[in-house]
Amino acid sequence: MATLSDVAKKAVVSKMTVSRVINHPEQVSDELRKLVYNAMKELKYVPNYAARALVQNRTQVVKLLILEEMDTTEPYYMNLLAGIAIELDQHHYSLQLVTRNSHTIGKCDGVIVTGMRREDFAHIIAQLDQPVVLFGQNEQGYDYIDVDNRKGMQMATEHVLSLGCKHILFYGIDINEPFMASRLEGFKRSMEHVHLKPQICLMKNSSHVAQFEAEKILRSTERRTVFVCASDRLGIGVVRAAQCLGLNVPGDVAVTGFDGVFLDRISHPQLTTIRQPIVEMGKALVSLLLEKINQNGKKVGHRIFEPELIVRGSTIQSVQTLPKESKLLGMN
Amino acid sequence: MATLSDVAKKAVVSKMTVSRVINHPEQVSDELRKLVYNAMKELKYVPNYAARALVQNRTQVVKLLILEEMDTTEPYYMNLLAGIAIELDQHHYSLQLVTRNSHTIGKCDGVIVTGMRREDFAHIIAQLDQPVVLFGQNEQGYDYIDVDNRKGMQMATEHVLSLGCKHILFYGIDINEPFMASRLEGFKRSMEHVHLKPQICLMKNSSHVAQFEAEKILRSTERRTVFVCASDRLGIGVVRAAQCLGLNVPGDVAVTGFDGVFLDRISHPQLTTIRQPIVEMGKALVSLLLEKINQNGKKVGHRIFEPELIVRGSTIQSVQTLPKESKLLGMN
DNA sequence: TAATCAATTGTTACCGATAACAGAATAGTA
DNA sequence: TACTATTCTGTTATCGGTAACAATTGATTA
Repeated sequence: MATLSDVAKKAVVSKMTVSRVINHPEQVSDELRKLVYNAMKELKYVPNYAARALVQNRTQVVKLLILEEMDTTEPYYMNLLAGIAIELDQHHYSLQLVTRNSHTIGKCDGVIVTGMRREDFAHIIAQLDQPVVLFGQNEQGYDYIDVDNRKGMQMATEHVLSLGCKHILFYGIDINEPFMASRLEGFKRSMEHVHLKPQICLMKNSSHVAQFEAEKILRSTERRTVFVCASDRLGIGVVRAAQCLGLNVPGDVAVTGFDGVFLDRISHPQLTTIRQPIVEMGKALVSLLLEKINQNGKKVGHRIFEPELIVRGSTIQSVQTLPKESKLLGMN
Repeated sequence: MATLSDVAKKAVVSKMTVSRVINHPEQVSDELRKLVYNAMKELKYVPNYAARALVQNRTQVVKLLILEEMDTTEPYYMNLLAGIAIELDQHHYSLQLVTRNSHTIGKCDGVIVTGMRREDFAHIIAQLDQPVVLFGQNEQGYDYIDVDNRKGMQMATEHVLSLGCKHILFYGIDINEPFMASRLEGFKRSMEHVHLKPQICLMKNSSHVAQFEAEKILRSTERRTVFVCASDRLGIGVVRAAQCLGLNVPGDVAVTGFDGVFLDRISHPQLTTIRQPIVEMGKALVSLLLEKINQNGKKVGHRIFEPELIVRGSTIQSVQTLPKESKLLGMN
């Protein structure tokens, strides 16, 4: 309710001084600054974002440009969305979801892009004239947020190696994108480190395909087999394959996934997986973008998140399998 | 880029006339109205929402007050969130997620409430001084959006009856809330209609609990048993119970769920379920709230959505079980 | 015919903030 | 001492809209 003018009156200074205390505090003397701070506190001053947006020619809108088909039921995206929404809200920005077709509609202060493929850089991303931050590493020099995919996959591989497994297969996704290359590289490094030959199989990211592929393999071998998968979706398919053939998980077949967003806990037994802190990454996307907006689009670099190994029943028998409920954090 | 003044100049009228054409077109003569429309089209005029918010003393913020623990991995909520976000965006509103603890922080133009329990009405909802719309039917006279729970459960029950099943159990959630009462009533009605005695079991909404309960039942009977469940989560547990006991689904045991948001498709075989159009309901919540805001909080009533029966492998053998990908709609 | 009225359009002030400029006070320098 | 810099604070104009009021016009009525 209280405005700049109210605060100014209370502190017996001009509006401009109050505005300076907020935006350029170093330009105001200690004495007045304290007076103003006290007045703001007493009046519970909250700035009017519409007024600020108006005078600064801002829209207070950030677009989330989703370049791949997004299934609303895909928990991965929904978590990202939650993180972005929470953080944007803190700064009184609103979120506009746009796609390949709709992304030119309406004005905004900045854009977050996700699901981009190689060919999108020239056609779409380079054409944007607002500050941009990408979700996912890229070789084109754009600022981005990502998880350390290579490290994550090394953690998974080293985990199964530490269990004494020898017959290890990598199930990856057959697309030529950096995230997949990093995961594959992580697997290869860890295998080469112990002088094992990496065996790799790439396929569509579908539990059904993974199930089909895994059944073929499992029918033709007697040995204990480990599947290191590049997604939880593939992991779930492998678990089903084992169960259909009457094999024990994790006794006869061990499986690891990647992502750690919902799917891992749906599987029975639950999947050992590499968790990405998606909600946090969503928030970081916003922080990075807002920083960039405030610096007129200057380069702000990137931020890589640490993945986390979560060990569950698909690799170790005794592990507790009741889901640890993870609540929506950072909402107050 | 073009402003009201630009349009006014082009049409050779005053700013006020342009503003009227937008907000009160009936007050402007046909002739000028056409002139203004043309000018707007030529200049591709888009109103500045910050300026409007400023002069109308609006925040352009809507709060989503979530009164139950919300797991970010819960697809149900995420879909609701997506629907709300998409629709709010269309009207240049921003979304603020708040909880029991944080809901008083910051101003807003209206509130959407979800996950409320009986005791919340007096303590929290009645205290809000902005327009409010609830997600879920209620007996306190608040405007709301919901799905027809009774009808949905009747559809599920009649489906299994039509398959010739006789031994039918209802697995519900043990909370005393209207949505649960409606689902239970739907089951009872359909059973009484064919003169079968309804058998009801209430429990925590957990797949593990459902699995445990169902195993007990299944061990003690030889007959083909049908479980009509009040949630997909319970349904998944029942399917697992059957599989653990080596029983065939849907041959020995048939199962139906409720919600139709992701979980139904994760199960193997996939669950026959009652789909709620969650994304659409999220959009409707926003439409209803904005209508209410524009009418100074006047009562706007409620809207009930039709549920949809989706038949899958958990009740019928031959049904195709590959997931039909449902894309995020309304993003054109 | 003059007064009244309704319909339409324009003028002015203001919403709450900030940038640009102007002015005052203090410090430093010739 | 007088003059220039520097630091700090205030004044004015403005962002893009809308409400309230004023003005103009032609029609209606006493």
